[in-house]
Amino acid sequence: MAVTTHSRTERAIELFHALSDETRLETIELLCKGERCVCELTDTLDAAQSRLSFHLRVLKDAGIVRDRKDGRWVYYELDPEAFEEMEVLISGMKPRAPARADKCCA
Amino acid sequence: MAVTTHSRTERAIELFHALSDETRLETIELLCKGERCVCELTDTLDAAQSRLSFHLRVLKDAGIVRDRKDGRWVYYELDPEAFEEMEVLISGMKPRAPARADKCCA
DNA sequence: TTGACATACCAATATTTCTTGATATATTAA
DNA sequence: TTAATATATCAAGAAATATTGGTATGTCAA
Repeated sequence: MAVTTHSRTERAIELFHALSDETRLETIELLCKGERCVCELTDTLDAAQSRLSFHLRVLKDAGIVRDRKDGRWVYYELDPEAFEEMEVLISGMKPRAPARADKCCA
Repeated sequence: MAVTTHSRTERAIELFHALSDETRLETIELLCKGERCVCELTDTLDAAQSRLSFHLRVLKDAGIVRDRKDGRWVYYELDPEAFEEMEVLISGMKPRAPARADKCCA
C-alpha cells in the first residue's frame, strides 16, 4: 500500500480524472450493483482484458474500488468512502453567497 | 449556444474531465467567492493568458462557468446548476445495498 | 504434472490534452 | 485616429493517457 501524500487539489484531480473515462464510468455502473469479478466485467463491457485491467488499476489507485482475490478470480467492488470524499469536494466548490457580487477590475 | 446531445455518460465525462486539472480547480476555487474577470484570474493564478483562456473554455464548454462581457473585460462566474448535476451524478454512482452481496463467477 | 484459465503488467504505438508563442479582434483612452 | 489593453484563438510541439499485443504468474481441474 503506497502511502502518497496528496494536497486536497491533487486528490481531487486523481478522483475526478478517474471518473472522466467511459470504460471506468461503465465499470462503476456495473459495480454499483455489487461486487463483480474481472471476467464478468470484461464480458459485459466487451473490453480487452489488458485494457480493463489498466482501467481497474486507475480506479483502484484512486481508491474508488478495492479488490479481493478468491482462487483464480479477483473481485472488485466500489469503496463508498471515495464517493463521500467526492461529495465533500463538490460541496466545497459550489458558489457561495450571491453570484455576481464582489466584482473585480471595476 | 451549441446544443450537443449527450448521453448521461458523455455528460459525466465532460464534467469530471473539466474538474481533473489543477489550473481549472484553482480557477473554480477563486470563482467560489464570486465573479472575476480574466485579468484577475491570470494574475492570481500566475498563468499565461492563452493558457488560462484555454482552461476557461473547457470549464465553459462543460457548463461549469458562464461569462459576461463588460467593456473590455470578460467576467466569469460559477454556474451552480453544474454542481447540482455533479451531485446527482455522484449519488447515482454510489454503491447501493450490501457490498459483497450478489457474487458472480461463483 | 500438465494444460487451461484469470489476471496483472510491460513495451510500443496511438490518441488526447496541455502549453507556448503568435496573431486577430474589440474596446477604450489619449 | 493611434496606441494600449483585454481576451480569444490557432498552430506546433510537449506531455500525459489509452490501447494493443505479448508475456509472466498463480490457481485449478484433469
